[in-house]
Amino acid sequence: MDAAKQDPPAQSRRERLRAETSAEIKAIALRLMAEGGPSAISLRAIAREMGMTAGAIYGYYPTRDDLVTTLITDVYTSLVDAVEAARDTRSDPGGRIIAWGRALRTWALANPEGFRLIYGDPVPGYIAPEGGRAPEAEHRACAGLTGLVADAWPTAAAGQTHSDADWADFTPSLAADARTEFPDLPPAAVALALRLWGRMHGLVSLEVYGHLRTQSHDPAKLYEAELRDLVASYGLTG
Amino acid sequence: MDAAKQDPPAQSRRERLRAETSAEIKAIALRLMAEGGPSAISLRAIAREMGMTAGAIYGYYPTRDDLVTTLITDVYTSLVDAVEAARDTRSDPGGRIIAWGRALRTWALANPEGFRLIYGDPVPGYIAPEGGRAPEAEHRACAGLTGLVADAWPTAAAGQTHSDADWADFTPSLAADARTEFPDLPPAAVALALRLWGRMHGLVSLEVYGHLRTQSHDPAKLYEAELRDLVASYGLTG
DNA sequence: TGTACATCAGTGAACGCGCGTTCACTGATGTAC
DNA sequence: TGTACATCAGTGAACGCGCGTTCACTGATGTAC
Repeated sequence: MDAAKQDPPAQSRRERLRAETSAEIKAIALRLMAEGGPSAISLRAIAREMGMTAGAIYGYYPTRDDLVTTLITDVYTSLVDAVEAARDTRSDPGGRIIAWGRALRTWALANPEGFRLIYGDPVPGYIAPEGGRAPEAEHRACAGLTGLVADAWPTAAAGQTHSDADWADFTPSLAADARTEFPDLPPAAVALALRLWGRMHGLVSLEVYGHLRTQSHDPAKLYEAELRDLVASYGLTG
Repeated sequence: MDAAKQDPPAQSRRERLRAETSAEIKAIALRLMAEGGPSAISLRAIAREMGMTAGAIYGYYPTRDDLVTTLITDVYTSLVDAVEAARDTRSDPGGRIIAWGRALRTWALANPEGFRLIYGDPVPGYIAPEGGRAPEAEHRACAGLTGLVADAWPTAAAGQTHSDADWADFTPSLAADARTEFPDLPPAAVALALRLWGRMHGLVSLEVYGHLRTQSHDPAKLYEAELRDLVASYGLTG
């Protein structure tokens, strides 16, 4: 999302220009998507916007789908960065959960098309590549939530509600990661983390897709009540 | 979604054929969408599938967007019918809420592309018409949920959680409808109905869009726990 | 500092594609006498 | 039952569009001597 990164201390003029152009392509793709939805991402439109020829894009991305893959990864990373930064402004477990959730909504409303790109229909015709890095970011988000629940777990009153949760319910990688990072955490806590994710995602996605607009004037109030309630009802105050 | 309806007792041969073709167009459009996503809905593809000329479709729908609008309305109606039918198999308020929620997920998994059509990105290039009837169906769904909460409200323990809800928070039409149909219901109950909607929608849409698949092997269990918890924690047992 | 060569970013024209939509038409189905 | 006319569902060809992608090329930027 940001300007080009510069890993090596010295970078030739050509390398710098290349990186800049590459970043500009992404930036314009994101802007086009913000204006016209994911289906507005087309190499020709990007090139037009940049005053370039469509063919020139192929010097930077081998194919349209590669560009989209890069965008998805970037956008997801930006989301995860945002919620984690918000989380870290607090130190009490309950407050960290609320800050995380609040940042999710704030980010989504600020980047509605980014949210659609990640959680909604993929760009028409787009096929996710095998080695895509989006699942990685998604995993990072879930792991973050699990961590939040783990911190709050000592005081959680939700144990019995999930007494039937089992490690086998989860993807091997999720289960393995959770058990490595939080050896004492029961599977019920991971299940709760996924459910928290669902609760936050539900209201946010209804709002982003405009389904709340026809019902409520104050989705923020609704969401805040949900967050408060979510922490309180499970006793996730740490 | 079903075969052609026949309102007048007598219908000429021509009228019958017309209705059948019109229904076939919709059916094929839905199938194409189920196979290739919303962006696969194209008049040319439908015509190809029917062994017709693309132009012939214009004898039935004035424009592609009109067809899509019809589809959205149909699909939404089918969803609302499904959840209401499920709800009515039970008589206890808590059971009715759970049946409603369960049917939402069942329908969504059986009609994932329908779910995407309603709740996800609109078909690329589609612009919803002014007089569209989709908001109507959505309103019917919300009103149904509010009714469920109203039935269970007497025993609800959630009053204080929503003590700050206000009639002004809602769309005038939603507020007016709720107050007419349930004169004694506080605004907090309507807010709770919307939040229940969000909770159900969250897990279902994560699952439909494949975001749960990378985390959990048993989304049904997760969802059932959520439903149970949702009724129990608010004391919505009627 | 100056020349000769290599690199490489971007051009512009072309390809084949599928799309929504229009329109003059054909030919079968229905209606009136 | 038979003929003359009206209706109207569907044809087929055409329109202009934007798309992803390829490719031989030009001309500026960088490098080696």
